[in-house]
Amino acid sequence: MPDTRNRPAAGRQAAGRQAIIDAAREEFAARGFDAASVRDIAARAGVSLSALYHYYPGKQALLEGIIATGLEAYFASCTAALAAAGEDPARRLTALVAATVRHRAHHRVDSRIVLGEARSVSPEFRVHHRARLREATALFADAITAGLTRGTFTTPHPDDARRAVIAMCNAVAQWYDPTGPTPVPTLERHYADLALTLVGYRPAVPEW
Amino acid sequence: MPDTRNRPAAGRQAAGRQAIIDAAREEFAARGFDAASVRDIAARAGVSLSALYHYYPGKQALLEGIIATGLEAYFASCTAALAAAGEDPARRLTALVAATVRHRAHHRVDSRIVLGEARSVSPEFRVHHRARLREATALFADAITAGLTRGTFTTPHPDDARRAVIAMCNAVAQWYDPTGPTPVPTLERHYADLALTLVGYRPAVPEW
DNA sequence: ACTTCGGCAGAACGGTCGTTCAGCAGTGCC
DNA sequence: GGCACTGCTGAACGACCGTTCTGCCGAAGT
Repeated sequence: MPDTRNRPAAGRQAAGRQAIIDAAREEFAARGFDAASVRDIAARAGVSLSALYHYYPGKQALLEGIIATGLEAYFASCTAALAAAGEDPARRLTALVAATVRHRAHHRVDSRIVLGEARSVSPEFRVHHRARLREATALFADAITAGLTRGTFTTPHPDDARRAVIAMCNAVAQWYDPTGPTPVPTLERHYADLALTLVGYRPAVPEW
Repeated sequence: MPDTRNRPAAGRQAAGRQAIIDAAREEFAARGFDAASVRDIAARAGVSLSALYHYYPGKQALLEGIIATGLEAYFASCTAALAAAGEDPARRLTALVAATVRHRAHHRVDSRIVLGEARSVSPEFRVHHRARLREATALFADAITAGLTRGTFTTPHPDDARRAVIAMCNAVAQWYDPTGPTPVPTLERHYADLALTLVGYRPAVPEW
């Protein structure tokens, strides 16, 4: 273990803080919020129990910080993908699906916490969390509605199609194995194809 | 509270046992296995803590009993639906999707436990549980493979399509509201349509 | 009437949990 | 050199957990 006593204080703190957050992520994702213990988190981070409480106010604050950070990172991915997608609804839906699949595959641990441990947050945080999730579904809903309006999406069940698209993308966090045969970009294309199929995509024919 | 002292002993026991199982279901689904307490389960069932331990060996046995029962009920639905579906792959996939959606919508509490609390079971039980889940995915995989062989399913990504179908069906347990506007049979038809769309269903044309 | 016995209550046990607290090294300032 | 101060440690606290144990209460057998 390197001697960190003479490093700048901010650096020491930042390293400790990050190690604790990473350890909490692993423990929450592996055992679930309630089964994870603060002592195990501190041990995994290589700091003492008191040090953890020196940096963070408590267990629930760790969870809420992880969820908030993960959710904002996901939103940033989505809005960036949408900004690069232009106005065509098919391209926008493709961008959303690709961004979601990529995020779920690359941040599996965070995704499992954000999607699976939300019931353990405080009531005030839950309001915020639920509102942000509604915004995320609205991104998909808007793209699908635009496609229906333009006539390039033909599904008779847009609400069910939207839920199906979101469910299949989120499920990637449950099963994807980064050591497996399928690289993430391939997965993004497959899921974009499946999503367009689900909404009944028929490319516009110029004139008839 | 009615006086149950003179009922047949078997009836008393059965009522108590069932009340405990139902209470455990609600508590596990609402708070998660680790956050649920045996005292709360007993209180919700209207029995004493000692009575619970008189009927069941412990908390984990309650969970495993609930999971095993729920999983077998789901399998029974699937095999019954398949038996009535005949040999056509599209009908078989439709039957599987309808049975799954129906089960997830009607047994939301059990489904949430089976799908979400499996990490809390004993290692020996987990082996059995995982094997049964693999059998369930195999039912879907077989139907899809048969459709591809016959040429009526045209998806280029059958594995991803299978995972998408299962994910969207299972998600029903998360969001379905029995007091909402959509009755379950309607949902079954919608999801069957979506599933056939996902696998690229093209009805066979007799000759060309 | 007396014994026997199964079915449960109530209390208790050992353990772990999240959280707090008093105090001690090491650092920088006067 | 003395001193305040920051950053952290080890120990402790109170609460609650899953589980067990002792014993009573009512019914059945004789």
